Amino acid sequence: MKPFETVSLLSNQFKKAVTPLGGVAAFFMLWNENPGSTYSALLRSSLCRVRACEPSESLSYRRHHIAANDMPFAAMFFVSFFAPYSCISYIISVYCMSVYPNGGFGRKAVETEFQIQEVFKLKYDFTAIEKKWQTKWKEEKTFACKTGEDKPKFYALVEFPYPSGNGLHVGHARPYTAMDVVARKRRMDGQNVLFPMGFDAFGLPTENYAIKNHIHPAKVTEDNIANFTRQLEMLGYSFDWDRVVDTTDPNYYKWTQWIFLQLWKKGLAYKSTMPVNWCTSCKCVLANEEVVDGGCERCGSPVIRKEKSQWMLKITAYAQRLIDDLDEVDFIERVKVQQKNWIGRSTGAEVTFKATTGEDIVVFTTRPDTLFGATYMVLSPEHEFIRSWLDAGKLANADEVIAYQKAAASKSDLERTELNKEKTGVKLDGVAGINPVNGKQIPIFISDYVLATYGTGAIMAVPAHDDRDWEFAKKFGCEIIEVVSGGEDVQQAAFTAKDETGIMVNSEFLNGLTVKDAIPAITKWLEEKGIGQSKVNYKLRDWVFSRQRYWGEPIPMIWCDKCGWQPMPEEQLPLLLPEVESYEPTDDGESPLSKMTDWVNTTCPCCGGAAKRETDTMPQWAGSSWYFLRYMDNHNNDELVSKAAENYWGPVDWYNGGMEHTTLHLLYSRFWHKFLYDIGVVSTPEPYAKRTSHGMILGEGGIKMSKSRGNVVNPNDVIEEFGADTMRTYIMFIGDFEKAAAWSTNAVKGCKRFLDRVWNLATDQEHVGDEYSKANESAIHKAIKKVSEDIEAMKFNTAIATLMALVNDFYANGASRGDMKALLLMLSPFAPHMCEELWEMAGYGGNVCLQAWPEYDETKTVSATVQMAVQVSGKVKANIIVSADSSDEEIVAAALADPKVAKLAEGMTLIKSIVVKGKLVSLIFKPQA
RNA sequence: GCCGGAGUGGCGGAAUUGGCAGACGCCCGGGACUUAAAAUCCCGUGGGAGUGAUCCCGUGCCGGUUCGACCCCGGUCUCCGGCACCA
Repeated sequence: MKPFETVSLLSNQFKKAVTPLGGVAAFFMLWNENPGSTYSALLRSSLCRVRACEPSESLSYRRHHIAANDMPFAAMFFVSFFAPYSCISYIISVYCMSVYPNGGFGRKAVETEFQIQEVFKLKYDFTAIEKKWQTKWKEEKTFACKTGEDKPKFYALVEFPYPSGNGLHVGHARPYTAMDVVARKRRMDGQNVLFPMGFDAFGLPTENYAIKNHIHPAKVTEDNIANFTRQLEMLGYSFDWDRVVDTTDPNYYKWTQWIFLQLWKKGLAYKSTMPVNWCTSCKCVLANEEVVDGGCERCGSPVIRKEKSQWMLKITAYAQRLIDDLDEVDFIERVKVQQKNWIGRSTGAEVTFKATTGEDIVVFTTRPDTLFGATYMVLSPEHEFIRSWLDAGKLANADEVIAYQKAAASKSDLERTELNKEKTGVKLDGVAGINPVNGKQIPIFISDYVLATYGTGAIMAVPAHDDRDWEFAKKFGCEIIEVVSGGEDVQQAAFTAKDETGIMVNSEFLNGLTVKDAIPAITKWLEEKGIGQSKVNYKLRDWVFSRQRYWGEPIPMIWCDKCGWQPMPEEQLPLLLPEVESYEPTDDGESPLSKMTDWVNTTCPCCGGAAKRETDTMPQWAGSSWYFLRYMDNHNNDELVSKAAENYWGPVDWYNGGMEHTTLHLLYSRFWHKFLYDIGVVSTPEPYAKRTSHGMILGEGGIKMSKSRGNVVNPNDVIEEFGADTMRTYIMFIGDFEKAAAWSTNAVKGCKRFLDRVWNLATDQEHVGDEYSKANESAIHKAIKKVSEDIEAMKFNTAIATLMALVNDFYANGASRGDMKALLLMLSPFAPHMCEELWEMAGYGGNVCLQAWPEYDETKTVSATVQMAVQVSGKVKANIIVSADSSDEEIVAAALADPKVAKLAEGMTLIKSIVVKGKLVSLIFKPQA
């Protein structure tokens, strides 16, 4: 067989041969490099390497050349097979060069050498590169930070995930990547950055999964955390992994329980029997914040009201401070607004109406000015006086009243909201109210449009000036008296304007005043007469803190028949969750813990007698209300956080998280923090100096991602196909960070293409000169300015666009070593693995993530010459190029000299010219007389 | 109903003390290289008219201010998010 035939044969077999042979070769190479690796990891990596070497990947335009010269390559793989422990590429090149000094079959040696280099050239093998750097960062603890270092501190925080069995979602990747970019940039700015991660692991899904599969929730949690950790590591986040917290760790929840005991000691935790939100499916109490559209936030099942004895936290005591201190922090406006609306402060007055049976009925109103127009009263069906009137037999229509009460109680919140179009109610026969301003007797109704839980549970009704009262009055035939003039006929619609347009009428001493003036006047009058005073009310309710579930922090309280509720002694904390046989919630609404008689029965810490433990557990929001403090000092066994660590790191400088937590976690944690501030545990009144929020990631085409639609994007899949750097770059480039964005696989490919172009630019071309090249200098300075500002402003999409444009410039102009250095520094927060690899290959020294962030020179961001638009009568007609420091006169002269402008100026007189430096010049002509 | 946000090419989106609308990317079309495909590279790409230089139209809609408006003002429509009988 002639040599050429051999080659042909090999050529035909090339494609089939390359994979197994290459696989074997790569396997041994990797084995040699990583002696400790497992067999499967090596196998996997070698396949990736083969894929990266596969000629069709990006070198196909030379493939026929390769095919004609594939003898060296066949040889390469054979050699690698027989010489697995040596440096393969070295042997191959020496072997090929010596056997085929002229490049095989008549080709020039130089061409062959080039081809060999092409094939051997380091491909952008993201799988290997990412693994390499992740391992390195981990082993070298590159991102571990020290408390107290003499650098400006920067505490960047993202919301720790609930480690569900579904694993990490692209919805996590967006905020995490964003803050990772910021954290990496700030590190390069020379700051001491704390960027931690942890797990909010108590919660219902884990418990439900445990029930279904008969696995202990702790085991489920452990597995899920391991999975989440692996997934997070794959994304290359610069977390300080030594500071991980897990809310289900007894060393952690010991302090959650400790905080509860402090709240109890200060009277901010109390047990109360009250109607609570009860999820019919979870068989569990919900906080108001957890009820969405009358259903359970988690499962969507209907929520009904149920009387239960619950632990409550007095968040209402902090309502005013939670509003006021929003002025002290840098939260995005919509977060502030939503919190304020949720707390719902309203000012008005409490007024006492006498009942004909002698009781004082106190009502709350924001419109005391309309008191003369109050023609009836409404009590909520749950109002305490109704019970006493019924008991005393004061009500002639008792049956009707009782029936109404029952109907109201059995309605779910959903039904109550649905029915809000049509007002219902019952007039109380036998009792009336007396309007304190004029002594008039007015009827009293009960109606469920008055809520038991807001204000005093009773209102005075002014149908002429309130839409709801008007609607009710029309239906029940109550009198409508106008007391504020200026609107339309109040018999046709209520006039509710509260501004200067209304003048008081039919109101004796208030007549003639504006509403604005009447409010203080009547309030003063009420106070003098002792029948009312000004009053502030909040929509915010106290926080229902008990859950009848297993997988939560046990509430460390003990009930003694003799001594009442007693706190568990602090030195006995943590109160561990006991092992139980069944985690199933019970139908009677008691916690699964209540079945654990060994655990429940204890002794009273006060009198030593027999006592029982509280069997409810805390809600999921407990552990997350203070976790950011624990990161500062997570191994401390004696304190929640040491004074030194808290003083150094607190408060969190920048906290990014979802809008869905605005009235839940964010509000709760502000409340707890303020409490901890009051008792001297922390040194700042607010936990977070800055709060930003990201938009949701939607599925392809802008529809919501969901398992049922099958359009959920798994970050792992994206990483396997395109690499973590592409994933990171894409999720930052996807659109405006604050807005929702739809996933697009094509756009992911675009980002991969961008990174490929950077890689090829760095590895294909020769870069000479450590300075910025003349051609790119101004673009680089501009880019540094833009990228620096954009990262701080969370405009990641335009930061990446700037870098893409810079790479385009580098391709067009060529790039010096200095140019490339700047590019890698700026790109490194987004694509850290690739940048580390290229940084190392170029021999710049050290880790790119530990370099100083590049600086820009403002004067160099402007080019020497600028193009300016010339407008004639407001329309762009021409473009001129002038030097950047030209005077206005020179610019106008240059504009007039432009042939197109000159033509338009013929027979005209210039009457005005406006020069905007560096942008445009506007000329206004008028025809010559 | 109340509060907040947004309306810009085929798509995601750029551009603001009022200064060349559509950066950057995707899609699409054409070309180079391939037996071919993929990949890569180059060119084009808001709409319309014209062989062409060029001209006209264009930032939800109507009007105003201005040399000049996506941007400011008045009015109006639509969409998204949150809250919702809170007295």
